[in-house]
Amino acid sequence: MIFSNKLITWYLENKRFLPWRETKNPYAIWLSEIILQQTRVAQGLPYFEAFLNTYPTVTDLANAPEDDVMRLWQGLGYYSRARNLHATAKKVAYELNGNFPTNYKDLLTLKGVGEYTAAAIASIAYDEVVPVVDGNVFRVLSRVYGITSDISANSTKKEFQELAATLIPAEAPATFNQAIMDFGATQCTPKSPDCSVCPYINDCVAYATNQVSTLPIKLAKVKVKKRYLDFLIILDANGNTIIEQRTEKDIWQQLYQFPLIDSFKHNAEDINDYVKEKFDSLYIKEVLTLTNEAITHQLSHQKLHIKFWGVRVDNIPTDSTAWAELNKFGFPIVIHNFIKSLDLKTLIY
DNA sequence: AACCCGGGGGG
DNA sequence: CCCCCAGGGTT
Repeated sequence: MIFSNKLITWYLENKRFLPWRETKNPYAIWLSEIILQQTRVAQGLPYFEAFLNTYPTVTDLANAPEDDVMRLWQGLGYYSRARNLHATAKKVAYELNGNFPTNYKDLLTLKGVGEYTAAAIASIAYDEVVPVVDGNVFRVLSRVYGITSDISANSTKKEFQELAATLIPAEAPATFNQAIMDFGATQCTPKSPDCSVCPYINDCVAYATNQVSTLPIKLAKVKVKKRYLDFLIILDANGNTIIEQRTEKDIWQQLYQFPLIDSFKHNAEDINDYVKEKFDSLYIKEVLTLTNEAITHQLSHQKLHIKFWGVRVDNIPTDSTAWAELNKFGFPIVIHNFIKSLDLKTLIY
């Protein structure tokens, strides 16, 4: 199977008619590519028309007040795109004599132009043979070739760039790049593509192996929060301490712990004051740092930074627990390990 | 490598 | 309500 032949045949019959395809003007092509970053064609189209009508040349855009540019961008989101757009227009107009860089490498130096956009402009405006890799390309190639790499991993982009580089025909890079994106946008859609009319129905690995709905693989990026836990090991001279049960709807529910200062940002700079406030019945003799470096403990959704503090007291509530009895309670493993590691003699004297 | 940046539409 | 959109910049 010659991938590009089928693709371009499909494209010639099914391509969308888009205004930036009617020109080789690098200004118009650059403008369209910036507008279309993470933006659907239907949403970007009116903005493209408005910008080109208001600023027919890159010099017009460069000469515009920034407020005007931002107002014209209003509603499109990702406003750094508009600021970079204006900055790049000024650079092209004032430093490059109004001429855009004419190759991939030099286009990359422009603000707001990354690997995808540089490849798009270089191929579409200047026929450089460099493949684009955008969300559509990830989807199309992962399905046709059955690639199961996680596309949310940065390293995966290189894998797709290398594959696409073997597929892009030297005589038609502009057509190929636009074709594969159109194909992804209208035929090989994210959900429920109509594979019955797909030219790759007899070639597609995902179709043959029933993976169309699961490719490309984009691992759910679990949001891992940082959390800072400071446990207070309160001890009297007889080796009695205080523990409490975790009852909140939270990690470690029903397990036991030492009294806790819990925060999502690092504090614990003044354990003394906190302890006096919370346990004012206790006479504090001394607060000791038991962990110089915080102990990190990785959970699925949280990264815990844990410190243990020793608090030596004279009197302790009668519901305290003897240190030797702690093994009768269930603790989170990170606390259990710390209890095991602690030499009590260093605290009681 | 992780995080932030946005408004919008499809399913 | 979740996912994704012709990604890039910053830390």
